[in-house]
Amino acid sequence: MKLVQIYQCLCDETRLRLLNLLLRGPLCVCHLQSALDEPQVKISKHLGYLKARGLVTARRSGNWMIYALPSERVRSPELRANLACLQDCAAESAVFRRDLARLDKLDLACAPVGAARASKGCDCDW
Amino acid sequence: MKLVQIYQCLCDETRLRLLNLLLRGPLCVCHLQSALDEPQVKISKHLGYLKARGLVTARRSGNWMIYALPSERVRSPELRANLACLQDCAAESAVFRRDLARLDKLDLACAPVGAARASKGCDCDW
DNA sequence: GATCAATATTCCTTGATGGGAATGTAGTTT
DNA sequence: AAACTACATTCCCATCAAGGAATATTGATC
Repeated sequence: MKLVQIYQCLCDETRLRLLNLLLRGPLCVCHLQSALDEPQVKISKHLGYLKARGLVTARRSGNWMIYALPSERVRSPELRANLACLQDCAAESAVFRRDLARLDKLDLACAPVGAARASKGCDCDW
Repeated sequence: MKLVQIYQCLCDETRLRLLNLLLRGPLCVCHLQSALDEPQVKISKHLGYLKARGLVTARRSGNWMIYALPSERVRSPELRANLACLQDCAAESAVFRRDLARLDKLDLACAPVGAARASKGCDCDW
């Protein structure tokens, strides 16, 4: 993956926010959607954009799609460097911190039947 | 300057190549143009884009315009981090290394009367 | 002041991108 | 199998960005 393509993935705020959350670990769409508080179409399209360019991977888990950054061994040096850079920068900006805070509060809220997460919820690992 | 705006500046290959050269120090347009081997209008427009967003500064020196990165003390942490990251990444890519090589070979070629650089040439500091 | 060199700007066309409304799809539950 | 949930895709629109040809601007030189 060329360096420009990495930057093209990073040049939209919604995508930055998504990646910032995914730096914590794999997440399903509904969690991303809740944490960002943005319409479903918007989230889904940007995830599609990132996936098409190899910046995220996706796997299905029941009704849920779990998105994740490519595993560390697979990341190119450029991607590795830029993700680290993003993580540092995002840590100092209110928007990104707020997203993380909202993600932390989500907890069971997104699981289908609430308390059922452990048994039937998606297995993203926040 | 917001993080996204930095990435928006970095998401075009021509701009990446320009910034890669400017990481060496201030340069006039004709040197950038020769090193990149791209049409004048293309170089000028991208420099304008970067300047409008504060990623480069410009000053006139006779007929020449000298472009430079903002001085180090002025750079935000985000910009600092991303420029460092860019420099690292660019060092490993053929295109960027080739640009630097061409820049090194330029020498006096771009000065108006050739050998006149010291007296009447522009004062960019390659 | 006419000319020239270096650079910027305008005008135009083309393609990519972002956003939303509506609809489609796949897996799950009952 | 019908209904529901989570998510993706299509269609449409508006905006923006990139590239080039031509032209304008600014400062230097003659």
